[in-house]
Amino acid sequence: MENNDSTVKTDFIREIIREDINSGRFSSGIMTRFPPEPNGYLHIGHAKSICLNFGIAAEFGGKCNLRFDDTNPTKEEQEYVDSIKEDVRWLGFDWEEREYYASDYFDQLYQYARKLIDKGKAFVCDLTADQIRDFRGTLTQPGKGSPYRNRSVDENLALFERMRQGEYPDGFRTLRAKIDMASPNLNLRDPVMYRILHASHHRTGEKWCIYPMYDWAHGQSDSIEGITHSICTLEFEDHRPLYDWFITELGIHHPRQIEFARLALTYTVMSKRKLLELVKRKIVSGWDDPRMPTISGLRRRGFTPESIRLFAERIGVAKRDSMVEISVLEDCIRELLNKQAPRVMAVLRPLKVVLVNYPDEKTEEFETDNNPEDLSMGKRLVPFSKLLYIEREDFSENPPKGYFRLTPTNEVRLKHAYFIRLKEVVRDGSGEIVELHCTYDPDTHGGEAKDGRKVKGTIHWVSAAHSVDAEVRLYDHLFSKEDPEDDSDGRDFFGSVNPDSMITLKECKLEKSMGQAAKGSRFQFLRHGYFLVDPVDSKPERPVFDRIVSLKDAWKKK
RNA sequence: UGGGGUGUCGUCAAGCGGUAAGACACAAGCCUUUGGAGCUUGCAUUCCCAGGUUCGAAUCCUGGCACCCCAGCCA
Repeated sequence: MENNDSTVKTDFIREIIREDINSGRFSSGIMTRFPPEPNGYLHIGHAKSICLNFGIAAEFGGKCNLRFDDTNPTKEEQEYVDSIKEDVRWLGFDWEEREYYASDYFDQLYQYARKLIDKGKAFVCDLTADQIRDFRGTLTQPGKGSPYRNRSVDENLALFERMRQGEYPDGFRTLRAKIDMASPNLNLRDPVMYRILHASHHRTGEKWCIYPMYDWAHGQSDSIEGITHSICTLEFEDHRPLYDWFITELGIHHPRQIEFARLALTYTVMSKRKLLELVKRKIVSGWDDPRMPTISGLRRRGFTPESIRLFAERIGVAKRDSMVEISVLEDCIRELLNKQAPRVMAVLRPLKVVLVNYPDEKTEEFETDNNPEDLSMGKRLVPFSKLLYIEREDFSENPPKGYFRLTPTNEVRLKHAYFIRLKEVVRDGSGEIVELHCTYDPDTHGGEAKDGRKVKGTIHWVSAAHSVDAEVRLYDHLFSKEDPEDDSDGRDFFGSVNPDSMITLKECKLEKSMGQAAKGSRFQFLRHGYFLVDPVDSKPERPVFDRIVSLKDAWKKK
């Protein structure tokens, strides 16, 4: 990824790296890595990490690897590695040929483990999982050493080999590091390095029945890859002493680990477990549901890679726990699309308008800029006729104060076209308004009055004869609470799913050209927001649009 | 009550002993053929609290307080 940002970023991680470069701490160039576990789809929190790791590598002339931490075959799947690769690439980053897997290092890790056994720093333990927990002690009390802690090197080597050969059932024995059962840091109380798991691995198949724990695999994987800066989240801060211990005992390359706070966003959840739950319970249509905070969901919603990168830049990186307001993300995509998206008129909740004094068969066309923010995007002609649709919300019989759209007394401008005035409200038997009869003023052609009179409101419209029917999906926050994980009000996060997070409008009237709009392209529907031509469901005869984000609305706020 | 972290505007976040950046949000006004966009202005006399050092402290020291993480053969 090219770094075309002229301002130098000064977050604490980059500061540390600058110091390391200046002090010559690492002789070769900067190496980072993005190390996901392929057990779910990537979300916007991962995007923060991806932008950080790949961004730093690019800024400092280094490289960033993509490495899958695939040490638990019971949870990992090829589907996830495929989605992760797609998402990282879509975000605009390139790991070139450096696609690695912790499982690439299983043989090396096995040899490293033998080395620790040789040094008397690791042992095979026969305790059950429950017993290990009991022996571990508590936060305030030291643990007790395993009775198997002092087996001989030869016995350990033999037993470890037999574990590998598959002689024992799942969980029968473990390999543990021999460190300090009295350490105040629980991670140092003889942590498990290997467990027996007779499970097929998505890459190594049946080759192994013992699998390294993350804590045993991660640091060594970074070391093997020559990573200089292992950037990870806060919860690994007190694992660092353990990683340091392994590396030191092994005498291998020592990366510098730096921890930062993971991302939390209002009105959504970020844990993979909860996201999976939403998918399983069919509360959303899948990992890529447009309301999901996953990269694939945001993509499906219509966010651009650029908008996600801009977001990552704006929120910064630090160590304090934080919750970023979703409005920051929304503003990023708005800011970008304001400059990029062609404008078009779309009536979402149509109300028929007949211009009683307009000639029956007449049609005329008005010229308009495709994007007033970027005139190079050209102009187009919008057809106009006697029978139109306007937004139901743009007419009010008993308007609240400050309302300056169409009312029995307010004259309004049909954007680009004419001023109109209400003549008659037509209702059906039940009293429901079915259409409006209005008059237009021929002396306001183009939307400008010859006598210079002004009008407060300008509304959008679509000529009935020149429209295309469309389906429009209005998306909103998935949850109705800022922090859905906060259940102090008695509602758990399933209970706070926003029932209006997706509203489907099936009788929308759009400018006819929208029937030909390319799937995946983005438009601004005037006065509504930014919309994506649905990449899956849209068809020329029946276009489908997804709302990416609404426009700011100073009136609705009142 | 063990260990590891963190506390600066409503929300993020700069600040690194010389007198509180920026962004989002919010508010007011201007402008407007999108109540959009744009523009202008306002928005922490104060940095968790209390002491101390210093000519000078958000920054250094001491002591509190609050919040987050850790007792998976998950990552």
